[in-house]
Amino acid sequence: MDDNLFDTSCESCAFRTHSLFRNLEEHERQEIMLNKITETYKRGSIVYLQGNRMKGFYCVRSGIIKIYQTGFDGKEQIIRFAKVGDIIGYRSVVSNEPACTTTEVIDDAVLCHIPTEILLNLVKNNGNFAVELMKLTCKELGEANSYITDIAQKTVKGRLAEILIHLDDEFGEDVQGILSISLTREELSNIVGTATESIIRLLSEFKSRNYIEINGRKIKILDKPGLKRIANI
Amino acid sequence: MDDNLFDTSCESCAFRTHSLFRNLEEHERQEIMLNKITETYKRGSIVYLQGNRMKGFYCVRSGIIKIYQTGFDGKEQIIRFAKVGDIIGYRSVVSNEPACTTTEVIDDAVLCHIPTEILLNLVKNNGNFAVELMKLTCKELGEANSYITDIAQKTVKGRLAEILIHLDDEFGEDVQGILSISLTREELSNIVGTATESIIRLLSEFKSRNYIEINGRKIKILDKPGLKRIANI
DNA sequence: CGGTACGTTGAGTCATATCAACCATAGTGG
DNA sequence: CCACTATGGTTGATATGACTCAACGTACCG
Repeated sequence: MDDNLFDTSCESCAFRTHSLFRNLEEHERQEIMLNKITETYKRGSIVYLQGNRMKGFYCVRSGIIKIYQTGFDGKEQIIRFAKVGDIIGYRSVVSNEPACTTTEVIDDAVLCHIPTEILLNLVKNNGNFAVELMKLTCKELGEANSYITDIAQKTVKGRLAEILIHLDDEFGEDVQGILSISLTREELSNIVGTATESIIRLLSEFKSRNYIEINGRKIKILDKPGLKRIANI
Repeated sequence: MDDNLFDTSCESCAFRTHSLFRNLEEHERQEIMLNKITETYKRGSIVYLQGNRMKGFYCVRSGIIKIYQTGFDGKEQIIRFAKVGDIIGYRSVVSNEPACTTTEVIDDAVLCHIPTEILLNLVKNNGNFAVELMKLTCKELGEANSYITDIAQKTVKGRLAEILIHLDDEFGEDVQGILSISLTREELSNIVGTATESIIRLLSEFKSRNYIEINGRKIKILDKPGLKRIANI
């Protein structure tokens, strides 16, 4: 039996990679391991829906998740992505509100579900954990604030350039230099906050100016500094 | 001597109004009161600048503060406001990053400065405080996320209508029904994320349709449901 | 083989930005 | 006290970025 494939221990995952879990006491680690539920999700599955009451949060063991809000006319706005090591759903758990986002798997994923009570107990009883979780939340808040400014002030072209840079930084490239995250045109438009057609036109403009190379959903960044110039960063 | 005027005790302020400080131990309260510095700020003063290293956070005793980011071309984007009972600057303290916003007084204010160490100690040592602060941050994060969706999906007209509703809910009205917060057209445009001229035109459109009444900076909402319809809420 | 989801392109329209001129007000310095 | 300047507000004309609508191509899938 392949150890890696069936090893769902947190030791080989979150406890090692995430600063959040580094300072846990032994009994706290035990508690998490005993109470977590690990599940596999196929591309397209919904982990939770906007409006749902959460019974816990999720820790991403592998895969990629998109987190979005649905606007009044049904259009989705992607807020962020989560990948290995990230945690999702904790906001609603902490504030004890219904989920303000929907969470959908875009690359087959394995998630661990950890019950509400454990999270709240950790925040209450482990100061270092509380500080780390606060840091994480504050970082997200800072990013959200910056994105508000971007979306309010930059053109669609600038935002698309910026998003491409972000995706490259966050998810990296494969051996051929192609962005590791693969998104539909519509998904791109739901990040940037524009129409699908606009994304298509801008992508082909970027291509014709040799900023990028495209082949279906495969995008390769050729001129990162050029894109940064367009994005004003 | 008027007790109220010179009473800078937290007992009559944050300890009473803010759930964050409700569950503090007596020695924690003492520590805050002994180490805080209370200062008066005139309209227009800057409390801290984007990029500053923070030595603590501020608790708003009175007045109104605007919190904004400066975009690459110098245009400001107002992220939120703070008023009595709110705390500001804690994000940067917790994440130990330079301030990602500038904070400017728009209604004469009294602020209490509380050093970094005290905040971090409270998070570490008082579980209830940690949970409350997490809740606060998560609430802000949820609001930021919603604002991203709004700004990405709604028209300028819809956003302006929504902002007017928000300002009314958050700051209330005076006896004549006039919004208690008074903003320049430019400030309104820096919330909505648009040009000043657009705000002017839309305000007079709202006026001509009897949604609002305007007299310089004084705005009175006449038809809240109507505005909500425009804002899609 | 037809269906469904995704991608592309073109044409027309509209919301919003930009530019420019002008007015009102208040504060400043000589 | 007045001219001077800065700031905020308003309006009109014009430009344009981005959306919408519509048609069509492409690819995969049962």
